[in-house]
Amino acid sequence: MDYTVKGSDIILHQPDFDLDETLDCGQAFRWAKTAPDTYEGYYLNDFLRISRIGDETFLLENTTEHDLLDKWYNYLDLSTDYGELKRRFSEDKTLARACEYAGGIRILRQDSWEALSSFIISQNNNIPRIKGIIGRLVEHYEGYPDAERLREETEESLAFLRSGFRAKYLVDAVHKMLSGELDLEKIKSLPLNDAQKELMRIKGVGPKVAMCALLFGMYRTDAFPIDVWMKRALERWYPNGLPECVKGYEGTAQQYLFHYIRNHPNEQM
DNA sequence: TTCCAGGCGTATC
DNA sequence: GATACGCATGGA
Repeated sequence: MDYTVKGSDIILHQPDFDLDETLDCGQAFRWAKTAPDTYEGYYLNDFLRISRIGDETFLLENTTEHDLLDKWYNYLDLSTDYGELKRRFSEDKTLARACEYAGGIRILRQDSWEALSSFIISQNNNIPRIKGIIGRLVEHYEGYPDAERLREETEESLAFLRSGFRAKYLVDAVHKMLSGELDLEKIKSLPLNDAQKELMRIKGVGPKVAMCALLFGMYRTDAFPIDVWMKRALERWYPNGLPECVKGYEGTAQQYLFHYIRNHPNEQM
């Protein structure tokens, strides 16, 4: 990692990193673009303002070296060589185009409970409204609430979220977390299909939400969420399955494909 | 007004 | 196991 400390800020040099493509691509819902090339958001309840200030150069304001090494290095997945991953993926013609189109995508290492609960809220919903619901959630609890803080909530008491039928799913997830029926730390290291099956014990968690929780909240890069967009991508480009070159990183490849097809809804091949 | 959104539970075959 | 339908809400 290439960085310098400058007063109370950090200057980070980082290739293969685009703020829009990473922070505003539907994998995390608590980042806001507050100025051109500037985002503000949170990992759990730790705030960060990050700006692109030059070619592959970023400013992390009010950030200590300790914050960087202890939190943001991990959250922004700075230990992964995305250049190398993109070279591997580019053996496949479609993925080559997708990586070319949005080469600055990274998979964030989000908190597992936040990712799980966020993607419960995401089902049959659109990204602006997901952000709205999660915005009301963090405002109400003055930060992202863990399961313990949601212990007493019911479908009715969560009406202020205006999350519709998803409120009861959230309540069920909280109960299964608190009772110990679900242990995200254990699930993290299970074989993919077993991990998915465990998460699907929660009402409202199906195959897709479970995969999103695994990919975005537990850094399981082998998890491959299939939503309406990926269904189209698979039918169009991979009717016989994914190429060998994505093995172990199906989820990372998925993120490039997701971004690409959403912005090229009519392109064939 | 109708359609749709990073799906899933339920009923039915 | 596959398929059809309803579901809360709000933006286009």
